[in-house]
Amino acid sequence: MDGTVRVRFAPSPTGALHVGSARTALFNWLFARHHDGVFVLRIEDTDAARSTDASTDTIFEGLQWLGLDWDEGPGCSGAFGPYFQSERLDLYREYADRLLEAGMAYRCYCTPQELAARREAMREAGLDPKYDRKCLHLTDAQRRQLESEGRSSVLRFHSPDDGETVVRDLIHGVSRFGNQLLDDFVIVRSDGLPTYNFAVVVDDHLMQITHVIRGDDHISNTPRQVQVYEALGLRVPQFAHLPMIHGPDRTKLSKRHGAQSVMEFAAAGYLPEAVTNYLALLGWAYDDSQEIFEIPGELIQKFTLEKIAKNPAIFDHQKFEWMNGVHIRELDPADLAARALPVMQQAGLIPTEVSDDVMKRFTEIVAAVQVRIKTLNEIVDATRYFFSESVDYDEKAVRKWLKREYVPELFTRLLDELSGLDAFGEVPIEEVFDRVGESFELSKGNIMQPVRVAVTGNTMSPGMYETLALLGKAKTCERLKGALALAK
RNA sequence: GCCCCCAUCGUCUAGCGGCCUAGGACGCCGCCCUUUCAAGGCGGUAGCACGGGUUCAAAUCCCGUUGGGGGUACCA
Repeated sequence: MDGTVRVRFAPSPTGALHVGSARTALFNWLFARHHDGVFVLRIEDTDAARSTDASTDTIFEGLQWLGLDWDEGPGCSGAFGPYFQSERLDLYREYADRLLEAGMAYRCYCTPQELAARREAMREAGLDPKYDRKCLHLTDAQRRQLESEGRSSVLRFHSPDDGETVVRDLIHGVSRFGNQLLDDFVIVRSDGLPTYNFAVVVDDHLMQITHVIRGDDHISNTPRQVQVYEALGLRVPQFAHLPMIHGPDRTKLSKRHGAQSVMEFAAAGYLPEAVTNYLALLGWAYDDSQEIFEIPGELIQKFTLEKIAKNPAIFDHQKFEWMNGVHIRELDPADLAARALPVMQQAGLIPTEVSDDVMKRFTEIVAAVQVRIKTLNEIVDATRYFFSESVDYDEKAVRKWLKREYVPELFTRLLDELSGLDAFGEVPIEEVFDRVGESFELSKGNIMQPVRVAVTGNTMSPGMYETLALLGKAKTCERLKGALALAK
């Protein structure tokens, strides 16, 4: 690679950062970091009607949450700003004028309604519904006439009549597009704002972007952009079009496929490293065995464009959830506890003000359930009984395990032994259970399960001794007593 | 309609002419471990869309068919 790699992520702020765009951002970021290049963030807000500040903010938030930091863009200095297209209008005007003067662009006075009607007529006549160049050869007098009628105009690119436009893509190879198929597209709207296909060329050139990495839904836009580069005499960057991410119905992933925005994943208890790891694997693979990557270092080191697939991928929630579980298990318990704390506080199980002691105890509890949760949010139900005053008894569990004739006697005996313990640790507790088990001639399961239901309300929990030790003597005895009543 | 892209288990993928009796992962199903639930271990299930070529040899190369997707805007 000669020179510094410069890539950009250029979202339009018309909604939250969804997984498709997040994946595009991730691949650009990985490519930049892998090559010690520059990752630029540019906001493509030329569609004034659909762009919102709120969207811009959630895009920033999403990128930050994922850890995709940008070297140039909003909020940080850069030599090629501004990084909002809406603030670069003079630049587009300048390049548009160049094209106009060179005769490679022309004013068009057709109204959207007229265009739609003519397109429809062409379609009915079995023709390609492209612009008919009605305004291409207007004289100055005609233009003045049209303008005096109060007609506004757009600027159209005068695309080549014949020949072909060749697009070279790092992932797809060479594609050829017949020029007669491409029509004279609008580059500047009647309100003076540039359209995507024009602004993107001007900006990528001005920002010295070396590699354009984006979704392959942009593939058919690429020949138009290449034509603009050529008309302006600019160097064409390298293109790499990524395969789409599809929903289960195999169409482009969108809002109607459900909760897919990055921040929704955050709210659902997914880890940013799991999201990036999973997204990295959608359309990219390192080799046939490694799927879990240390984020971000290992991924940066191993990421290359050559390993990107051509075919679209369907987002598989089950695998994603599994992967989140893997990353949760790899976390240091203290780290996990810190990340899960807000969730617990929101559930009202841990107060807003937390002392070191509470945090220490929470960390111990988290360590006990870490291996059995797949999302941060599951910690709430998995640890609820440690924090709440009363136990939420599962009816089925009570019926199966507490309504046994030996239970009252068993609990009474256990209560007696456990309350006599000085140190309420796992080892002494186990000794108690061993002793009691022997004298009652019951299997471990037949002792443990009733106790488990008594103290947790359910049949699932970490190891019994560990659970009781964590719960403490007072609460254990209190709940055993309470369950005694239920056992009758 | 037209243009473009794509095509390996249900899903994500490895494979870039012989190493393929097609490998891994998720899911699913068994078994093991076990005080429950997980985690873990072991095993199983399931795939090269189809038809022609090229070649001594094709999942891999070429052509076609079919299927899917994307685009076809004064959206990006």
